[in-house]
Amino acid sequence: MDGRSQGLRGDRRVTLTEVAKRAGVSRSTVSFVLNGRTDLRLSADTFTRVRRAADELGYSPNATAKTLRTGRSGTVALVSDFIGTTSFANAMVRGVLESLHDADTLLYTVDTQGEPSLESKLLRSLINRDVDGIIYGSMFTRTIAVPELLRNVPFVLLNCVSDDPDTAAVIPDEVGAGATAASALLAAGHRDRIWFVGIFPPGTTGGAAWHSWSPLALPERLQGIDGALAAAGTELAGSVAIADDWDVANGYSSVAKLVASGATPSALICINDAVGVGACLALQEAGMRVPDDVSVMAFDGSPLTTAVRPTLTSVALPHEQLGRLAAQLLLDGTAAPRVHRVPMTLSPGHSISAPSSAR
Amino acid sequence: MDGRSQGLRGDRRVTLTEVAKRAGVSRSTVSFVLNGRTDLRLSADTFTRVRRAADELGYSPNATAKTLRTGRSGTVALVSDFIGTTSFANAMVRGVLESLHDADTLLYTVDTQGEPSLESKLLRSLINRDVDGIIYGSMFTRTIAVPELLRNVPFVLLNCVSDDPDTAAVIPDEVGAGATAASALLAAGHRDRIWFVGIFPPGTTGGAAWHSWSPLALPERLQGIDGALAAAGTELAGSVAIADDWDVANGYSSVAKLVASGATPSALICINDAVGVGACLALQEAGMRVPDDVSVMAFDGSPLTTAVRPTLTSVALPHEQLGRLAAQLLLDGTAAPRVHRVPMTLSPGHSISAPSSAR
DNA sequence: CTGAAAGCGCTTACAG
DNA sequence: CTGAAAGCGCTTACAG
Repeated sequence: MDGRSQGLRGDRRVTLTEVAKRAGVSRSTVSFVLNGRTDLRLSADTFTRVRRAADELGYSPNATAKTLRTGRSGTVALVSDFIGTTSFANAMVRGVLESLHDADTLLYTVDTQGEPSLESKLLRSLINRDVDGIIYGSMFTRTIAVPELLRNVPFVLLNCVSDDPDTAAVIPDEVGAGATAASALLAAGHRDRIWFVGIFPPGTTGGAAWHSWSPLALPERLQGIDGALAAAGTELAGSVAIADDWDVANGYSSVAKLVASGATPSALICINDAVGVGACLALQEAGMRVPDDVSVMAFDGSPLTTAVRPTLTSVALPHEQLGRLAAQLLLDGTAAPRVHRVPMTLSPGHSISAPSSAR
Repeated sequence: MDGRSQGLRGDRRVTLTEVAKRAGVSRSTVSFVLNGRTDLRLSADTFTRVRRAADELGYSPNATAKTLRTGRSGTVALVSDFIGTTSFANAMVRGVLESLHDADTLLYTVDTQGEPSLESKLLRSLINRDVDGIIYGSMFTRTIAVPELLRNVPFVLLNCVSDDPDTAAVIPDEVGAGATAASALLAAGHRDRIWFVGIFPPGTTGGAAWHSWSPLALPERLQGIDGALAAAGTELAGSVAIADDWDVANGYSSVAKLVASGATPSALICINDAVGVGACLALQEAGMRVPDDVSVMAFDGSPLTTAVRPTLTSVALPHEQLGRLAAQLLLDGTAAPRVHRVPMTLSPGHSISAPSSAR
């Protein structure tokens, strides 16, 4: 007695041998027919006999045996720090699943919590299971070092890039997003009193644990903003630092402080939606109307944008497209080994209008 | 030439046969040593020789071959309509992963979009891959019919229940949640002007597509609320219907209408956080302060609770615990075939206080 | 046009 | 105390 029966329940599984027996042909023939190999010309009669037998028995080939034989498993894995388990970012999973669906491929979801030892163990486990490829991702857009084990298998980076130029990677066009945000404000008539909310406190990239990951969103969005403003012959009036975390509470307190200091911004560009929501709440509590007195622009396009009145205008992260493209590149196998940038588009809300001075 | 090399890259994978050769023993012996079978007494010398050979070669057993032989794959699947790809609810994935981590088990994530034909295809595909079990879940807490294919494999229901009493299922204690919400308001001194926001429009369980799924949250939370109020000798002053969807915009418009109608609630219990946020916005826009004039209580404990001032008090869905428990029950194999209810706990915010009349 | 045989990399009774 | 052999369920050259 070996444990084989444990995975099953009720009826024994139908095997290729049984189909062959029922159809009165060899196992080879059944395999050829069921895999649609037309290069071998089988008689039409044999063909239909085999198909019928398979149907009648409800035969479905065992994928484990197939994998052992062919080396291909029809599975890929999404390995990341937290993508699979985090709100909102996990829209990337949706995109991945969409692409895989058409390719009849199953997905392992693996979150490593950013722990290298756990990551190694899980990568090894996946490779031992003959995954056809791995999508290696990060919740924050950042630069990562490609784990050695990953090189045993085809892979694509998702929402992160590596130093190695010969690596396929898919990330949002954060620079373009910054330009989009600034351009929208310029188009509305803003120019001289545009502030940015969300730089790291002076002298630190540290502070909160995740700061040490150096999210690319901050420098690249700023770069895009600076570029667009410079092209219009202007620049940011100032920047507000946020310590700890880009959340509602910190957005609120930072902007409350800004307003209390006597600053009179015509528009705020906030590093993300949570900070943008906090900014709106602080402005409104200080008696300033959004957008009549101050316009507010944010990034991410998360559900938080609908949680304020007026709703928040935001440049949306293309999570789903990122996932979809990464999976496509992996499946194609012919992915250009370069960084693929996915555009971020404006998600319209009601927090932007002409500056009050222009009214 | 057969396709075997395709899944690999660079070095060929080390096999058990090579370890045996290097250690100068048979493959059986290597297998026994590496699987720590102490019932067979091997000489200490053999033992260390094998271990050393395996280490030196960096041997890691091929899981596919192991699965084919033993019938156990060390994998389970989370099959649901949308859990893997939806914000917030996907905290269930986190819980599942936590439990699996300790058991050295990998997770397939599969979303069926609620399409039965896709579901069948995917279930079959998983069973063909010899998954050790399936967690079958739903994004909304509801009653489902167990798919026939699921019965080929051990399974546990997650966030849903079936008619079949002999089924292990894990769902939130929604009735208790209703009681918790009502009790918190009673404790704060509310009694006669407590309203509920979020019933279906009269005469429908339809309307929005998802209404036809009959989420258990509504009737069970109401049951808990009614019970707690009745025990205190009172009852709801009224209920407000919400059509389409339980979102911010609908919460806002429904409560705006309620207030405009001249109703003077002392507290609102909202079916979820989004509706609760909309309620707060509508109250504040009508010049009523939260919680000084009206207390607001919600359900879910989502990130939206932090997006309003004051922050929202909510009875939180225990997504992570649900996932963790479901996976544990599946792994144990000895899961009691019954419905396991996980308590929902109060997630404190600042939207509750004593009623204005009591001040 | 079709079958017999080898082999993927393991585990596990069975012999000695 | 350890090895030789069978077998999990497939695919695929190789013969005929």
